[in-house]
Amino acid sequence: MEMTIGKLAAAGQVGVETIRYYQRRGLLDTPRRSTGVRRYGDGDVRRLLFIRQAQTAGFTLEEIKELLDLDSGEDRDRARNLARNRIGALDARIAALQRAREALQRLVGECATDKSGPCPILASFDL
Amino acid sequence: MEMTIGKLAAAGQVGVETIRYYQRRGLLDTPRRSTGVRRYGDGDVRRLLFIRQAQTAGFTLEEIKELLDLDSGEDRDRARNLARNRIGALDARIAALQRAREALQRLVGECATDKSGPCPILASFDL
DNA sequence: ATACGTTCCGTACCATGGTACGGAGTCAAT
DNA sequence: ATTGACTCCGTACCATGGTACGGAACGTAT
Repeated sequence: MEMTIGKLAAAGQVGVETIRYYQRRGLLDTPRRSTGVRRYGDGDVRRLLFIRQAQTAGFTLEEIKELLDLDSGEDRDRARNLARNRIGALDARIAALQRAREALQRLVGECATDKSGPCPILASFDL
Repeated sequence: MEMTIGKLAAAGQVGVETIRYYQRRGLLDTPRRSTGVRRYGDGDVRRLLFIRQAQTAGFTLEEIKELLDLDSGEDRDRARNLARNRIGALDARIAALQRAREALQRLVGECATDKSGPCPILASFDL
């Protein structure tokens, strides 16, 4: 399916400016144009969705660029290593978020409506 | 334990400039001084450590400021609501990270050394 | 009392990840 | 063929969370 930048942006739930920004950063390519307006296809949508996914995995745009370059390359070791490092970082991050969640849960408990005075916010984070 | 800004920074594993930045942002207070150099105490260390903890929970400095203000206030409802909202956001974030982790795990599997050609990086993120 | 390390303070700069602006060109529908 | 929406492109600006700089004052060990 051929589309203009606006459709691509809509398909990826981002703004047009974001697409252009990714192009400047080298994450998406800027199709050559015969006519005056560039056309995008499904491959671009897939790349764009990948970028958003990878962002939620905590990759920086720079790292995502590397992954994209790797995707079309042959360096399996490099790809696996990047992935494994990310998994490690992700595990650490998930654990940290879970600890924080527990602290907040504790806070909610200790800050019940029936008690009075201030809530022990700082205290509930003392781990 | 009385300390100068340098010790406080060391205790919180941050740079001196970061402390000053937090003071400018209203997250830490700037003690009045009788002499020429300000002195900090255990309370400041606790606040500082809380800030770092809360940051890993995904609170912005602005939200952390609010939590700190709430800590010494009486608005239990507000405190509980902030905490509960954060728990919700945290759950969503944790789930997203877990999905990303699975994608990466899949990638590592599909990008084993014994195969050849490029790794299906984009494909492994297709959810 | 002098030297060395800190602190103080304002202001400037940085990276990341965008978002906004504005004038000119293009395209599709009426 | 004109209108209205969208695209193009460069450049500027934004928020967040800091980091750096530099000269003056301070404070502590010798």
